[in-house]
Amino acid sequence: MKVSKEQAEQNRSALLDAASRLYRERGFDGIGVAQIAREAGLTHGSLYGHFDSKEHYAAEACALAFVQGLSGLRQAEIGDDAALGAFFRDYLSQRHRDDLAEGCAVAALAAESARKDGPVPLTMTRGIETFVKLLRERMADPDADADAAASHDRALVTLSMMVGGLILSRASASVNAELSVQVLSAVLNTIEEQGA
Amino acid sequence: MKVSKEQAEQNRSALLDAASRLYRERGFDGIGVAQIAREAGLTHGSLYGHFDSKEHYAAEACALAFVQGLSGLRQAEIGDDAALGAFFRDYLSQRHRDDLAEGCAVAALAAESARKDGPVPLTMTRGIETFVKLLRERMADPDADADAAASHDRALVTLSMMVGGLILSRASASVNAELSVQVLSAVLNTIEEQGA
DNA sequence: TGTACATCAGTGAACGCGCGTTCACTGATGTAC
DNA sequence: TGTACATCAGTGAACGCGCGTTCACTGATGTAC
Repeated sequence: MKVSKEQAEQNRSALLDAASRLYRERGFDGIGVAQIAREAGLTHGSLYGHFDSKEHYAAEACALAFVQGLSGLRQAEIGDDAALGAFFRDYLSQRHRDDLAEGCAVAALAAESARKDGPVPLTMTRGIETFVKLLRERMADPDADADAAASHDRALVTLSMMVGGLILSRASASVNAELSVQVLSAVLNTIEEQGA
Repeated sequence: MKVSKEQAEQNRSALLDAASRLYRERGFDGIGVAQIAREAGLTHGSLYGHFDSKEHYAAEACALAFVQGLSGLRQAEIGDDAALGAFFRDYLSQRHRDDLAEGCAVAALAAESARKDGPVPLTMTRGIETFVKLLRERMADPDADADAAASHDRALVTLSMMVGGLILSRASASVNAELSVQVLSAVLNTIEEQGA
């Protein structure tokens, strides 16, 4: 049955929110659209009124994950090293390691996205670009003479460490708990030392 | 029909070799056992004479990927910085970025493995442990007083950068080619500088 | 060495299942009068 | 403001397809004599 325009918009948001969480938690190939729609309180048929295809749906869900995942970093004022440090500490925490559904879309989905065609890799790349830009703006440059390329590279390396460290920590968590936490703290210490 | 024992062993190897390459290229959920068996020149039914399940098959394929992917590093003598440097340069090359099938199993499969139960996460973790051990042994310690924990952490951070950098590079390759190569070179430069 | 036959690696049809997508239908919304 | 009805968001059955796994069967291997 028809619903009000506001209700339809709410349903669309609920579909995106469920997809954003479930794709991060299970992977793009780890859950079907019917199950996601059910989680959002709707049926799978309604999806195709809002989105062209699973790929377009997944891309929008991915974009939403970036908006949510980067809001903390975006709200940290440039120069506010305490806020930046808190962001790094949370990113490299066991809480984040164990909370795929609410976690970083890059760590959860970039490897899978790299194998895809269509709208998902575009959204993923735009998210990575934004992540790099926000980091670069907020990471104090230890060498005032450093040129633009150097500060860009520093942000790229920092993001690489964060994403790689989180993935290694997650991959080893169920088998070697000690290694899993060592990766997180080793990366965090390295970032905090270079930032000081 | 029955085949000779040597032929059966060859077939088993062919099945593992095809799975090792195809799972890295497409992901564990990106290709089915029937297609892998066909690639190996056999039918899917024959798989279950060699392996208990898809998961056990995937885990053995993953182990093979580690043996192949780490042979270069293992053959680098401890203290041979030129060989270690060559390993890093190849790992962070566009060749490796574009060659998923023959590339690092961690970068290709660790994120997916982290979401699984069963034998795959165990094999993945053992592979990561071996990778860290080989790196740690071969990375010259710049501070002779550094304790064991510090050198372990250095290896963990280096591996995190490598894996994260490769994943970011692959994820952005089709959309932002410049960013894709910048990540690789930024990570490589950082590793080479810290090693010097 | 030659023959008879038990073994067993590999084949391919069949299974139940979940996938993404389509579409005729339903019925509340919201507009036209 | 009240009524008639066109619109259209959502439903759920149905589609073809590929998945992992099983199993009766095939026929070459390799052993027993």
